[in-house]
Amino acid sequence: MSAPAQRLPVLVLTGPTGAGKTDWALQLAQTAPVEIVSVDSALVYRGLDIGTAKPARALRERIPHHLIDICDPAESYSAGRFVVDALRSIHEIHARRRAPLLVGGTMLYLRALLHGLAPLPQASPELRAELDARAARHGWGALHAELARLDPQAAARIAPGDSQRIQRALEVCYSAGRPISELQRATVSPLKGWPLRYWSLAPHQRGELHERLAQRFAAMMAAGFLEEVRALRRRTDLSARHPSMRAVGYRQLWAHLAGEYDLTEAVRRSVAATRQLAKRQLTWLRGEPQTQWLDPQGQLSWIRDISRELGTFGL
RNA sequence: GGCCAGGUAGCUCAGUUGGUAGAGCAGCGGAUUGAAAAUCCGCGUGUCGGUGGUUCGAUUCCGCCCCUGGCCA
Repeated sequence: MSAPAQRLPVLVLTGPTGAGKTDWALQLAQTAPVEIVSVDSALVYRGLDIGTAKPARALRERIPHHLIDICDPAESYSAGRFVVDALRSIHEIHARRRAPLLVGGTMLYLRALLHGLAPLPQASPELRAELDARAARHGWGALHAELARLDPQAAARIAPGDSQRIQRALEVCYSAGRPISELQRATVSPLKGWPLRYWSLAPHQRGELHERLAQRFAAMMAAGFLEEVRALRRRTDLSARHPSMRAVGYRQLWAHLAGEYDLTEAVRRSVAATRQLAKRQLTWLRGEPQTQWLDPQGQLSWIRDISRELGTFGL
């Protein structure tokens, strides 16, 4: 396979939930030769529409979107699948002589794509079930101690209470026969050498974002979010343990419908969970030296700059 | 108007037999390699309603006042 004469650019627009990424991306897509690639662990699920603020179907028919509605909520999507899917979308878009615009706030996915993912074994439902059973009997502390024997480096990095990472590290040890800390050293970026433009959009004041998040959740409720969750609960193959049903808002409304607390409480918890998500996204972004911060007022000049730059690539 | 119960962190509350106070939630900071909108780690942010008294010392005891809820008029 011969390398292309000129590598086409990859554009990234990220930021905390509710910052306005989708709106900016759509504005750009009206005028520039770009296609949107969603970087979002919840938008991948079919049937999760209102609570994920998923762009409307009619809009997606006008402006190409990728990696939305590609997974059934009873399945588990993953960072590994995302990297494969996103790379395929990027190549297809480049083949159409257009620029992929990666839009979304799932920072692990973005990092996996930009910095690479080690060649680790996939998740094994059987192993995880076995580890869950052992944790229920002996506690995660015992499994953390076992990890300390098999992979001292990983155990030193993982907190004894971090059940999810203890489980994953042990899973990798068992199925690869080698410690996860060793395998992770072989990480390479699949986009190494590609022209990349990486922007982050966030309001200057945290309070401003919090206000928008509360308003947005109220709008979701008015738009029938509870009905959407009620419909998902009717499915016998879905439970509160499915990753799709642990998404912000879905988890809390599910618990409310299961009788755990009243609707007012569910809304309060949902909005708080959204704020906490936004905070974690900002924490992640603060550690990204390559990203360029966007002023919430600067949409027009951003669009102008990108259009001009795409022109230099002949797009 | 009388009686009773309250007034302590942003919220819900605990507590101090008198030595200026601590939980949960919220919030803030951080970690993050196939569940990531997940999972985890760290941090208490306070005129203890006001005012006067007793006391070496009052958020705690006493008086008065204010506010909230309940009962009785």
